[in-house]
Amino acid sequence: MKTYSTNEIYSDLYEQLINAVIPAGSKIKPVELQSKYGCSTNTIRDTLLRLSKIGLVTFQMQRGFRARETSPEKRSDIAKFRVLLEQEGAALSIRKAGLDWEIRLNTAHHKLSHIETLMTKQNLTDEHLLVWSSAEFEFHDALISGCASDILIETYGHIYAQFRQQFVAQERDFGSNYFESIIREHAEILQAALARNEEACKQAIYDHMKRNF
Amino acid sequence: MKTYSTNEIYSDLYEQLINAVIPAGSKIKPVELQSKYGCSTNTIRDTLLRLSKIGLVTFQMQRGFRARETSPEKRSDIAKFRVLLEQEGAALSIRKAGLDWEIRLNTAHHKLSHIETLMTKQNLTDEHLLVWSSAEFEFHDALISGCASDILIETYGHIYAQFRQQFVAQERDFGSNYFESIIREHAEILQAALARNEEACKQAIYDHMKRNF
DNA sequence: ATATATAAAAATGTCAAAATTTTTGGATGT
DNA sequence: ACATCCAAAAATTTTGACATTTTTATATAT
Repeated sequence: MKTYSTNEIYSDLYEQLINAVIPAGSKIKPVELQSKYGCSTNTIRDTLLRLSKIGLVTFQMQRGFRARETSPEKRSDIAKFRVLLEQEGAALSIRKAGLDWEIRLNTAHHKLSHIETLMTKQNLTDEHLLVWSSAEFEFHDALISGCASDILIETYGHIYAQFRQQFVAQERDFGSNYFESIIREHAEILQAALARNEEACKQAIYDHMKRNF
Repeated sequence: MKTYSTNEIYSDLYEQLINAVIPAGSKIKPVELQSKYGCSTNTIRDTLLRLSKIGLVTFQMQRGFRARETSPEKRSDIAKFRVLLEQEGAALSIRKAGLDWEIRLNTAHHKLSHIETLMTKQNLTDEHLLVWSSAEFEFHDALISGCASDILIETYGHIYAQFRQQFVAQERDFGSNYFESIIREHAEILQAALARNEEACKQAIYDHMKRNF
């Protein structure tokens, strides 16, 4: 039987929350996870407190932990907030960042579009989705990475994680043209960013997200 | 000797961090706080993990806790990010909120300006600053409270706390006209908000914060 | 039937000790 | 002087037991 280090417990729970294996809103009881991870309840508690920093887990004194709740309103809220942060991060990057940033962004986009192209052709496994999800984050993260605001980047990371958590259960129905749209949208964002066109880039970010409002 | 409940430990540490009694960047060792609060190191650890959610405390595996670091760049960063969130929250409130919001905002401003007027006339104790700080938060919080975005309000709360933490040590020198300026700026914000003038309100928020960039 | 009270069970929080890891300070060699 | 290695000390993490609080299930009364 596999044994888990504390960091592995963290990563494993992170992944389960991001992918709604632990469904949004559900109670998380340290005692129940104890046997799976082979550690004390306290270690689980510790890990859950750390996850609550990102916002994937909510915590209330004497009431324990839950996977953050979801609802149509919350999803819309988080999507709009994500747009706000990403537009600002992208605009600042366009204004301030140099060649390094362009290269990072280009690289991230290249990886992402490679995976996305595959996904239009093959039928999707959970493994594919995991890889895609992480590549998608890296692209959006690269986009804002030139903004020179640590706090914006840090906050965006949390919001992105919550976004995935809230939408992943929703999006089990990837229509055949779903990834084709996404590919186009990512290309639009990339193009506007590299052209240093702030307004076009903001618009492209908005267009990419508006289906989730 | 006073005994502390866990919530009191949390509040006490929160206050010490906000007021830089625990200086930004300094190490926080559970063992040293244990005797003061009369509890186990584990309870302190637990509390510090909860404070790291807000961002007042940073945590690294095997490296323990620190009060979040500060530097001119970080202060500028947090101030600018605060402007972004507050402008968005205020603009949304102006667009969407109703009479309730206006009343909340007015009430909060009334309290705040009462305290601020006192502070131009008396010499300042730490007690005054504590009361002021909390009233100032309530005003800014009221300003964005009509935005209908829980995640924005939650995030703003964290950023405001970090802002205080980073600037309080800096601002020990309240010039005699410091509060006179602040009073004017808060009045500007209030006025523009109640006039439902988005652009003026955004400008007033910017003007209020620009000394911190 | 609904509501309230109570007892049992479950979950959560706290603790002190043990295990692990990092940091510190000195000795050694280059 | 400077770096490297080692051992001791300190700090951090994990554990399992125990205390407290909340939840659940059952019984009683309105």
